[in-house]
Amino acid sequence: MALFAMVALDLPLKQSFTYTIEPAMQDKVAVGHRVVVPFGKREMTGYVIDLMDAFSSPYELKAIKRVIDASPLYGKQLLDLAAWMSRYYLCSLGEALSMMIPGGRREISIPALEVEEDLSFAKIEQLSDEQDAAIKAILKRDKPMYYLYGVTGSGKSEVFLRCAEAAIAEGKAVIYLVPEITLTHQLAQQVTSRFANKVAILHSALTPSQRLKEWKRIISGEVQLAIGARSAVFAPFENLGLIILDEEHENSYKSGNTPRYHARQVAQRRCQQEGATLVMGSATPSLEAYSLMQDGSQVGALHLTKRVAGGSMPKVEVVNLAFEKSLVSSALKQGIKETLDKQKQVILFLNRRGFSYFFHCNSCGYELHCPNCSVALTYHKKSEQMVCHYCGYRTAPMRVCPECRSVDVQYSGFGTEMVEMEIRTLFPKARVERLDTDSAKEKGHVQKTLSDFRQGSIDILLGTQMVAKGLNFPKVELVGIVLADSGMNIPDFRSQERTFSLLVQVSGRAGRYNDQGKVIIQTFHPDNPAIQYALAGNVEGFYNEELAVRKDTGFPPYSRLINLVLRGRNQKKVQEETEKLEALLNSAAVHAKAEVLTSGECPLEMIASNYRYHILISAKDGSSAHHLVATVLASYTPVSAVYLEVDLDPLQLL
DNA sequence: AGCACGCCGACT
DNA sequence: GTCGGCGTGCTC
Repeated sequence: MALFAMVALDLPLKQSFTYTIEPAMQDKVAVGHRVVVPFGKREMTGYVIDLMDAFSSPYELKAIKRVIDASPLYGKQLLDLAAWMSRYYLCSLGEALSMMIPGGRREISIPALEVEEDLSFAKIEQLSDEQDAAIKAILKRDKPMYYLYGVTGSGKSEVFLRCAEAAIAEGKAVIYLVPEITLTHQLAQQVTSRFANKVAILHSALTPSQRLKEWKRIISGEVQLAIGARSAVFAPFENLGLIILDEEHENSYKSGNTPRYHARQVAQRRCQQEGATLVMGSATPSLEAYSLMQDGSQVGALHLTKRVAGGSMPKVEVVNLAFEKSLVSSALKQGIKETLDKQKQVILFLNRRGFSYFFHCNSCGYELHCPNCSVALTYHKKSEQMVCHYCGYRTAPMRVCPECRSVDVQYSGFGTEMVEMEIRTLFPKARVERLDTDSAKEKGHVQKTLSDFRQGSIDILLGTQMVAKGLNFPKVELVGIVLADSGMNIPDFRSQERTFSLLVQVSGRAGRYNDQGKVIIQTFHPDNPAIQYALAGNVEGFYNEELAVRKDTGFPPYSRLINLVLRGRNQKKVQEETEKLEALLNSAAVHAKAEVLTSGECPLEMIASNYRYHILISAKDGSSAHHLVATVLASYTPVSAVYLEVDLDPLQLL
């Protein structure tokens, strides 16, 4: 029967607020409830984080208006987790709490692809030796984390599901995390059929109220397994035994808005806090995960090397575009023709348009890279300079290619529209359809295009990465990667890793149903390590080389980055505020092991008429970078109309 | 993040 | 003379 409640609000404020509880309400308010409170001139939803019998304040307290939930929405575990998130991601407690619950805040969810997969997911009676060994190792639980590291089709899902069954049999709960697009009907059905009605499916297509209903089913103990994308990591189980994180390398596990949490980090923390096991899996781990596996003290690496259902890997061919006149090389042209003649289908990947302001030579494919960071330089119109956004290196732009002396240079990526036109001209009789983020905005278009393609009324599908993930089309024999380099041009130290991952994932897809599968990779850089290692199928080789590069350039996993983004309508104010914050960081950094790498305009200097500046902080070890930023931000609030966003372990600096 | 209060420019 | 710009500060 407490008289006062401490309430956290979904605002970027460091404090929480205390309210009185009217006598009639006192038996209805508990920690973990949502409440409606008066706040200034408005009403807000708040989260009760503490109850007190006595509270003295210099001002008059207001009373809680009403209580939303009949029973607490947050248990002890989630409240602890939110407190950790607030400390770790440097956001307010209220922001962390509202991020956890479905519909707590508007989350921009991608319209779900409800594509039927042809994967015959029938329960496999006979496990391979590798699968068997992996399951045994995980169930032993002598490590806090395990990593199932194996090619597409090596039977990872079966291992995941068996471990889930084992955990549930012990009376523990399981969270199964998948990337946004992978949560297809098929996987949901598969899981449902296996675990009957013990499953909550947190599908992005659900409305907030439907999600909340599933959430409450979890709280009530009705279900033992929750499957869903990123935010399902907050599923409110109190007896968690296992978290599965499939396709660990996927960037969609990182939230795009404050708090910019990474589901892998949160899962790690939750497992540690609640004594649960974390099992991750991918054919192409993130470099962070790979280096943890090599270290071996935290993560048990479990290799799955063989394809369970057989099926050979496709033939991979690399075409050097430097010797070609068009973006559709003669090898690709020939390949498409042969495939169409056989009444089979073609997928062409037009890697996302990429970043628009990088230097590119159209003759030899030369690109300007930072000598310190080996990251692509970006062109800045205002200062007429090429800039590295990691270390601040600057150099003059050039009109002539330094490599081949050609004057055919430009400061933008290839027009992907060009490819579509050319394909239509070359194959006038083929039915060509394009699928990308632009066309996906029309409702139902994605689904219709994919089902048309599946039914065979489309011959050539042009698509971005959204087609690469999780989809299998039996009649596809040729997969063409039109320009493998376009991912490498992005001014980002992770671009090699992404390119490699895409190439391996795509190759894994192509040969799944027949032995005729073929992949054509077009590139200006046939010697590029990502391409060479992918071609050779040498995953370890790539990782070891890339790790050496990261060590050399001082990037993660050999350092920790924190990006502070300031934005606002008034450019002068944003700039001044950036300089002020940088000065604070620099003076605090004198005694710290962390440092400000660079500061200035963001690569994308304006979004939605907001000017954007950033400060990039780095340190060899994670805690000193975090400590520096946490210390400075504890006593710093930007002037109003300037907004600060903390991006811990940024995936890209745009 | 909102929302109000407050102090300087062009308008019925 | 007022209407309204956004700069500054507060919200239990």
